[in-house]
Amino acid sequence: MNVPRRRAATLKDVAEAAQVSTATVSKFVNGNQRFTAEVEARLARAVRELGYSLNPMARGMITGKTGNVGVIILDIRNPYFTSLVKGASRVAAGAALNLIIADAAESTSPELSVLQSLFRRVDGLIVSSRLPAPVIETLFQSGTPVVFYGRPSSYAEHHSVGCDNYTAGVMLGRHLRDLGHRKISYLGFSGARWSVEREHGLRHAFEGADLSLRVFDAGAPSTEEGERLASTILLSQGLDDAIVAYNDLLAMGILLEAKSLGIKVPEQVSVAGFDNIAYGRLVSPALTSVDMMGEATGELAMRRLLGVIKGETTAPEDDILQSRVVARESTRARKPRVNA
Amino acid sequence: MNVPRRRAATLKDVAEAAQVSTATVSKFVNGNQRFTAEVEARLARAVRELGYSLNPMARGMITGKTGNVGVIILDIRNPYFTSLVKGASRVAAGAALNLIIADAAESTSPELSVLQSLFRRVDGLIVSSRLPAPVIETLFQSGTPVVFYGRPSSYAEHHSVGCDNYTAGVMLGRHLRDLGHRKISYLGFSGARWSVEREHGLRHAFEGADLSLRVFDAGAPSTEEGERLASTILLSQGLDDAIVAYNDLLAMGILLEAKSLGIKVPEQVSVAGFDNIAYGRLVSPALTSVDMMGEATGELAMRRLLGVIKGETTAPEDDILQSRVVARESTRARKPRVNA
DNA sequence: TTGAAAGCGCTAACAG
DNA sequence: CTGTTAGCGCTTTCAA
Repeated sequence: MNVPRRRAATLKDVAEAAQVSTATVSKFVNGNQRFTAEVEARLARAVRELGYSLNPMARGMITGKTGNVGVIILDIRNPYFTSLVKGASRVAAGAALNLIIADAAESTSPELSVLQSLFRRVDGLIVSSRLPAPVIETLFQSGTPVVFYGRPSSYAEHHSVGCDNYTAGVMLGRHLRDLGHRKISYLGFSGARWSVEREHGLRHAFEGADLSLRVFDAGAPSTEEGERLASTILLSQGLDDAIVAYNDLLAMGILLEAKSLGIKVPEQVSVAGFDNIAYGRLVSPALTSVDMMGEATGELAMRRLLGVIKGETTAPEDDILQSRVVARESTRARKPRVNA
Repeated sequence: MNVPRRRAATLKDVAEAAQVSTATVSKFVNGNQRFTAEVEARLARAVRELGYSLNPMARGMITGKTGNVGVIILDIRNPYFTSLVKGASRVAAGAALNLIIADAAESTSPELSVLQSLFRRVDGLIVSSRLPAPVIETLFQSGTPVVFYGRPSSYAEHHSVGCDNYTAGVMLGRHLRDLGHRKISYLGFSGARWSVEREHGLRHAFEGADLSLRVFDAGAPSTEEGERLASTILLSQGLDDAIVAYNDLLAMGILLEAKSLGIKVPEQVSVAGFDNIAYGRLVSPALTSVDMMGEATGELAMRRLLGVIKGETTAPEDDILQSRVVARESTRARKPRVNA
């Protein structure tokens, strides 16, 4: 069983062993000041022998800094979020800050103890604008610097970064309309505010055209759930021209189930999603998607956060990243239908 | 710009507002003791009005507990690790602990400041047995409870959980041998100790058969890198019977590049990987892989960690999870070659 | 039922 | 160069 849990050495232990004051040790281990060679030697030896390392909590209490920044994501298994983390991570590393991550697991429970876990253990936080309001309120109270990802955010006092979901919906809608699609199903995820925005955008793109839109709701934005619901969508009321899913994971589930049902994509029905996750390129047919710029979002959000932490007093930005349709094999023009 | 960074309310502020001592407030907010209705009302009011919340660092300094556990992963974009996190997360939640994650980004730099970020901010840590020795030594010094994932680990004093890489290699080797393959390339990743173990297992499975094995080394265990190296492997010295990659990400890169080169998998060459990530089922052809039980590993590792944290004094286990070959479309029997 | 006081391990003036 | 002295915000005996 783990080595006899001996109490870790403290500054005081080191001070005693090296026969100096704790202040001296503190300055030494932090590299804030040089001492006589003789003292430094004693210090170094004591530190080594005791296996001493600073207690960051005690340190943080005084300095008010932790050297960490945090990001709260909604599902670590969703490549959109992992890309976001990568982007944020790169920028944080550049500023010599460590990034720690907490996964809210798509839970929207108001307590959101996940916030608690990072709370005060980081110098700043990047969080989703999808987090429940009371949670965000708590966050504000604490005075922790915060930047939101995901547009739009309704917290005007703070930075937010992300693609506009409505616009993204419009873009994908146009793409499908141009392909001659009119009968469409949207597999949304009502657990995410973003979903309805994408849906509205989709609708908007078809104004003036005789769109027939059926809307379904997924219980989770995952491949498995897409697979589960696909048959309902595919087999009811005749085949759509296209099925749009709230995200690529759902869309890929649909692809999978279509295959097992013997329905050809894109020949019989087009399928598209949002996020443009890397795997979309690997599936077959390759998935058409709207790039929601996960990585760039993470990068910029972190850059903004660093600014806030440094106390820069620029006005809060509402950065809107440009999304774009990435057309691949899963969407194809419909032959005009023979009408009666 | 973020609300004028007002200093967050402290226990003392609440105590003054409610006209009680800090000790009383402490007991109240922790729910450790009841007070007269009148006092509780004042307390509740003060807390609400000041938007007070406990400072977990100050608290942790005294109690020595943080209510958090941590896991260090090597690449948040690799689904093997995210599955591991999911498993660990579920168990942690069951024990009312929050899980925080740090991504080492496949860096093996000895300083590994990522450890620093979680250090003392968690009650226990799940880390890869692939972490550099000096880093692990530091960890031990601190007395933090720790459990390793990934077999085999050479730290007998601590729990470890994972599939045996050598055995997994043997299993995949047997599968390929049974399919009549003899000429094989292994795309390894020398950055991971696990890679060479898998390779050895692979070799072992062909003992007695006239195996011809070429070994390549990837700079990173990613799809892009697999794609990059695929042409070298596919186009040199005639086609192999099979290409085995260190992990599924690399294997998927090979699949992609093979397609663009017009080489048919599995008709002309089989491709297989390790980890059995969920996306392997979605690509085309579906990828044959060895399931390395990421999620189960995370679950069990966390269960072990909770035991250590609770101070259970059972002997350290070296849990070996059973891996298994998941044969899909990307591997197929070779017609016996016409020999001269 | 409530409060006083002594720290947890560290840093930050300020002296010497 | 080195040490003294106050705390940071909280919990925890121990008294009252």
